Amino acid sequence: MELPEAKQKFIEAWGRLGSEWGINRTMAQVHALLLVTPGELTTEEIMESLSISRGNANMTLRDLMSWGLVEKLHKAGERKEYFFADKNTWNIARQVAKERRKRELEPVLKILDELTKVKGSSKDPEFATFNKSVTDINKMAKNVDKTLETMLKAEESWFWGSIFKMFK
Amino acid sequence: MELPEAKQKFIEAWGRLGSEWGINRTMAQVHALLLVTPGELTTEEIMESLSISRGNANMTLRDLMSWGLVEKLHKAGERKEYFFADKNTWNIARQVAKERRKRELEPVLKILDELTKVKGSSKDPEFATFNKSVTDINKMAKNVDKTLETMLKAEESWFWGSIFKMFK
DNA sequence: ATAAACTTTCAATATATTTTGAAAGTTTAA
DNA sequence: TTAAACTTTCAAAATATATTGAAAGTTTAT
Repeated sequence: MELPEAKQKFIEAWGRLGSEWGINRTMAQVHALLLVTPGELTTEEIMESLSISRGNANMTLRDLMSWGLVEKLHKAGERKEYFFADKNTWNIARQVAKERRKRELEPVLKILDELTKVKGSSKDPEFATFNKSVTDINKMAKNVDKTLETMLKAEESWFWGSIFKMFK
Repeated sequence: MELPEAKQKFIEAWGRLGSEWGINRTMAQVHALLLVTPGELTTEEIMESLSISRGNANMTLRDLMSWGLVEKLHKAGERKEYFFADKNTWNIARQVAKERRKRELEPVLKILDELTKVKGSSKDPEFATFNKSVTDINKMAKNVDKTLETMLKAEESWFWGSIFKMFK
């Protein structure tokens, strides 16, 4: 397989994975494009390369920046903005984990905490079933949350090293 | 907060979380409803309870069964099918991990493996950047895959115990 | 065989999400 | 200032996804 075709496949694969994980396809594709590009790209070049409109490119780049996955750069004496992706895979994983935790896990934890406080008689099967499910899910969600928190602070080699030691 | 309102909130929260994680809202809501229901429910009762159509209820229940989250039951002398959810949270997490691994992670791993085989000169920055990103992501994806595999076989208390021991 | 009781299918419809592109806004150099 | 070079916005259009509901299919008891 030649490089241009391989890049194309990578962009497609990353786009598909993204859309299965709540990040939209274009956003994941722009990210993928920047990941396989040595230097920086302008909005114009991204539009061209992925055949997307100016508005779409602009919004997508802003989203990627708000996720902390892409940064922009001003070159002295130039007016254009140049975009590049952080290419450190561990940083990417941490950044995604951080954002999803904040945007998705935390609001649910807040609701679950409230719901575990609902009172009722343990004789009532309706209440007992509700309470058990909510309490159990809340515990698991808190475990996930703590694990993510640790991951966010961790160094990659230490993290995987510990995981694999643990799993022998 | 009273029980019916709490149930409603739980169904909404689970629905929202589901739709952020690639499971559609209705599917997550039917699952949530079954999680807080002591016994089993018929299609009719689910339609009624969530105000959804017969077709939607039927398809959603089939999906939930294909994910291994819901089972059906025939009562002797009755023609209706009764549905219930496995209420063991650890089983739910494992089942979801198993399905997503199969449906999403594995196809991507297959492509990444191919892409790491693409040859080129390390003098060429285009190739070098492509190769590094693909290789790094492939390694991380494989680490995630191995971790999931271990999780699938593990007992809950052992799993979290080990995780928290590891994180001191 | 028949029909009642149920489940499944799927084309049409509704809803939600993404994308476009032209106009408005901003910045910079002269 | 002005105007060129760029970025941002957002209503309208396109696309993708989910839902409906009626018709077709299936199963079971008689």
